[in-house]
Amino acid sequence: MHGRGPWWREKFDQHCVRITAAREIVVNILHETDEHLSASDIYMKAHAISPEIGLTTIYRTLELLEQMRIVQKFDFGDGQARFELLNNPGGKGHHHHLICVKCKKIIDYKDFIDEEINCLGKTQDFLSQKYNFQINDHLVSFYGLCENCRGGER
Amino acid sequence: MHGRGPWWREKFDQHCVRITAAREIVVNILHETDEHLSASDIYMKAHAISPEIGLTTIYRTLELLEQMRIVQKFDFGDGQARFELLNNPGGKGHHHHLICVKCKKIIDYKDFIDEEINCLGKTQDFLSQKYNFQINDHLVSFYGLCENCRGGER
DNA sequence: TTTAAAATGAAAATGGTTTTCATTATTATA
DNA sequence: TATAATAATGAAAACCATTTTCATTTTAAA
Repeated sequence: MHGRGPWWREKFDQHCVRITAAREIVVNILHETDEHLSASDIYMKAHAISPEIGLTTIYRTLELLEQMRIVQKFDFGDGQARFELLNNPGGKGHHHHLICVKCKKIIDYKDFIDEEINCLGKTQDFLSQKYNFQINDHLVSFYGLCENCRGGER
Repeated sequence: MHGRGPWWREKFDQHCVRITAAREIVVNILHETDEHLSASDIYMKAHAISPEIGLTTIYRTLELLEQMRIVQKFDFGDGQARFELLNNPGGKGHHHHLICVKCKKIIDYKDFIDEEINCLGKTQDFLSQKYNFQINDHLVSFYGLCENCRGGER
């Protein structure tokens, strides 16, 4: 967006949070993947880069990033939290989810998102006023059965 | 909706799942609340009605209800799953969420929902076709800071 | 009834996540 | 620079929501 340094640096500044090697590595890992990584997924990737990083730090970093709204934490129902970099709604990487309740497959979709964003934007304006909320982002997920799981339900 | 018995009975039939006292109690507890109950919340309420019901059964029942799409499981980030009866999108009880990322307060809103549902409906049609998905329901949540938590972020 | 399948409770195990605590690194200040 | 104050870290232990095990009971079917 701006010239100097990655976009998330200014969020660190705003929150008076130090930019450390470990934190940089975690953000980069999330930046480079399009998967929904769990804490231990991230730990393993980080460990490959810098073996002295502990799992505890991964958890702590993720919690921090979540609080700063740099990262969104998800529960897709498989027993461990998963994390995604949080892009601006309307921004390039922003997407919504299509989740199969049977096999837990997740499709990230961006189709049709313009109309959705437009409509959600109006909703957001309405809600922020009515409830005096500062809304930063949103989450939209559709649940159902994927191609493979249809016809043999339960 | 129909005359004979609660609406969820036919879902049990469809899935060949027995209607037991414990299961009936759990559904009723969820039906009578407008809160987001955790498994142990439900356990305590159930226990007050029928003390022999075990926590294990509560968990098992909730999982079953989730699979049958009678109940939606949520992770609001406080370390335990929370459960809501799943009403038809567009139906009376259907709502979306407004979540404060700081104090974790959750507002269930129904305002503006007609426009949203309308737009989401179009999206849903588009997605089911494109990805050959049978979409049953959806989840919409806005994240931000509530009235009280603004101005003192982090 | 009788039998097979499903549901249940109590206790134990699991495993993702958090805490604790001693150590190290970073920033601010003199 | 030194130096002090604060923040970040790793390893191990603790935590605690959720699952599994297993013996028993309940339910539906024949």
